[in-house]
Amino acid sequence: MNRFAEELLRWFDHHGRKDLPWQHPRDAYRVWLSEIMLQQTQVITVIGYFQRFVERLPTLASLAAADEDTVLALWSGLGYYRRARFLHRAAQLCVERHDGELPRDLDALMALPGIGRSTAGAILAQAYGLRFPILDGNVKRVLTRYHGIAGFPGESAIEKRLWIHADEHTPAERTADYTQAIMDLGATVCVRSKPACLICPQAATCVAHRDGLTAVLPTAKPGKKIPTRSLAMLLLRDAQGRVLLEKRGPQGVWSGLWSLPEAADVEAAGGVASRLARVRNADPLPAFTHVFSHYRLDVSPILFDHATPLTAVADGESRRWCDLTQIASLGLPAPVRTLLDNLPEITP
DNA sequence: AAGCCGTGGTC
DNA sequence: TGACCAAGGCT
Repeated sequence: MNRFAEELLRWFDHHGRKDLPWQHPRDAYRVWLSEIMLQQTQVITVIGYFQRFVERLPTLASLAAADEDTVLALWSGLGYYRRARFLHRAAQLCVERHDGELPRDLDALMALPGIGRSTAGAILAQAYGLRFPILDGNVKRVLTRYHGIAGFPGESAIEKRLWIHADEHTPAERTADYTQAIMDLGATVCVRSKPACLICPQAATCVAHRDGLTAVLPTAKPGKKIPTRSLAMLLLRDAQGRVLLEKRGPQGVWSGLWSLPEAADVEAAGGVASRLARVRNADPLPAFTHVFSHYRLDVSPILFDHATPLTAVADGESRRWCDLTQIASLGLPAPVRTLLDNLPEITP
């Protein structure tokens, strides 16, 4: 076994994370689910979502049989909701094509929606013990430092070099432990700012440590400023306290989630509202800003209390009047859920 | 290649 | 407080 892997596994035996919920029990479905949830998301955030998800949908078969609203409700608040829709579709594809199991084959895994090369490698290594490398954010950080590789790791030429190193270091023995170990090293020792080189098992042979480059590697993503958009969110509430929700389409942000009707701005809100219900008064609620990865959204919520539902508007498919109990079982964007959780009482 | 796609924490 | 960041993949 290569020296890098040996040192890493020795360190892992004493300091690695061995009590993560997807490690006990460690089956392919749970490994897969955890890997999807962990894309661009930290362990501490994922744990609660993972536990609720597997309690409700403990097997691949149960996920495949679930309806989309159930899956999105379990994902609600985690973000990147396309992951959940891909996960759901992939489970159904496994039932159709692979006898209800995740395939043990790299190409077959990567053919499933939401599974790229790194996630496929993680599943093969962790669930099946096969020798496949991974290259996630942790591994990129560790390897750019260890080998002293400058340049943004998202750039294809850099990424290609990193894959070669990732493959070279991955041992044929204890591949599952090694895969967990290199992620643990990145997450707990070789962290972005102020890495703990003093306790790092690779410090003796790490180029960045030797040359004092840990502060500048990995090379930061070239910065871009993001645009700002704005809209009004309409809270139509009837006498029973039910709120009108709309299911968003399959494209764009918050795809497939239930959200509030929208208008381009506050001035246009009254006209939109009157087409959805009979409304009496419009009360502006405190505006807020929600920040996405690629734009900033200024939201002006407007409460239309004592709204009267119009027939033929709420069809149950894409528009529903929902009480608080129903809302809890649907997937909502985080800021919309917060808004609904903090609505003022109905005024008589 | 570069933009799209969430959210909460950190400094 | 705003910019940056954290177990990516798809188009």
